[in-house]
Amino acid sequence: MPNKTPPVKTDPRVRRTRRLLRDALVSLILEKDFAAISIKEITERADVAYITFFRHYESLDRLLMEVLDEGLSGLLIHIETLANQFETSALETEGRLIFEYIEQKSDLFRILLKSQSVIRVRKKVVQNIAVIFKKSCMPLARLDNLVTVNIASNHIATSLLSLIEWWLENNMNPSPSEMGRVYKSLIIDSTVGAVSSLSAVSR
Amino acid sequence: MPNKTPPVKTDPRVRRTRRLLRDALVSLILEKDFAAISIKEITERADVAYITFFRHYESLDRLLMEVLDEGLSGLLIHIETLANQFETSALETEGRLIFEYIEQKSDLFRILLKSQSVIRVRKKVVQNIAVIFKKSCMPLARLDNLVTVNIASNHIATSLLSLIEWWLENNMNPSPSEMGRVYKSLIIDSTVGAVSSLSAVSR
DNA sequence: CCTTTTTGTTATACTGTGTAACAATTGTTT
DNA sequence: AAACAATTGTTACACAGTATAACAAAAAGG
Repeated sequence: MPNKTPPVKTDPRVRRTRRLLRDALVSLILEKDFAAISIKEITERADVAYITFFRHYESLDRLLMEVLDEGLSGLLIHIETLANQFETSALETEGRLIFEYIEQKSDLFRILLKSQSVIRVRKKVVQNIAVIFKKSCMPLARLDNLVTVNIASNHIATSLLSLIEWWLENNMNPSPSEMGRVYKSLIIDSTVGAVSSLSAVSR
Repeated sequence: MPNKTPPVKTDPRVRRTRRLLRDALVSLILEKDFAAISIKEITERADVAYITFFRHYESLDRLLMEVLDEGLSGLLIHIETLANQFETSALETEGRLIFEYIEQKSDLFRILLKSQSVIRVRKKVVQNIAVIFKKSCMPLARLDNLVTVNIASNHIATSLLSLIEWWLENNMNPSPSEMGRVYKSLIIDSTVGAVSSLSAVSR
């Protein structure tokens, strides 16, 4: 049986080059608009030959994806444990943890915001989050309200992302614990209530 | 008193050229990805000299903005009348009207979706919608929950846009009247409930 | 009909993407 | 350590798209 991340060690030169390119992109995004960043600029900052970029990534988007995947995996773990909680108290705690996590890695999330010139990235993030919540919504689902579940999970995912964006744009101003409360009330409780009321009508 | 637009009649050639360019962009967006559209392509389809584009728009984004502003003004009117409703029955009717309006002009809204490679456009749309709702939320506002009002109006605006996007991606599948119900329950009622519960805590 | 404005034509500079050939360097194996 | 393999650097080039300039042609308005 072949392993998933197999015994084939990647060349240290390759790891080094890719890391240099990722770091260069990150530092550039923190300085200027993503749309204004060129491949040439990245390779120059990374101290790497121009052509080397194309030997590792087929486009600038791919590099951005790699950077974001790396950084978002931590957040998704938080969201996942949160989605599996049903106790009220635990929900508030987990909501707070999300915003504390973002606070710690705020640079990374500013990148996520800025790089959203590329909408595909946003859509991918939304889908990842929506899938997580859909799983934990499924128990409530009956045949006749599958659409409702789809709408609800999409609604939660997009709302959470929008709330995070709003928070970052407001310099992370209400504290994480307050944002945790807002999250629970405005997004989770609201959606759960709406879903049951919508189901009640179609019953 | 000088009027806003009227007495200075714009040259018919200018009106014609701008209309040709707008139409060309629309027809191209319906065919392919916005990011893959060049100015040269637009001018060729519009049967207009390449340089003429720059005599009217400083960038491709500006042209896109003009196209969307024109098309979205109708939707914003619907949303505005909706935001000023407080009767439950009227709210459902107005919610339905939104989605019926979108159904009628679905081509235009597919453009809005596709052209969101440019996130600035989306942000502008969100802000416009948020301002509308903020006005009608203000009566409920006290000093201590101004933040809550900001969050709430932003939440309503982004949620509505996300719901519209979801609906278009699902081929406008639940009927407009059902979407109107969903809108009322999932977005309006939920948010109102959440705001009052959040205010109650901080009281 | 004459003047003004807009548009078309042609040429040019510039930036960024993407590829190719070959040399130089670094990693791996025996 | 030597031989081999893989990666990276250098240089050159083709190509597409943006943006501007100068001048001729056409259309609008008094």
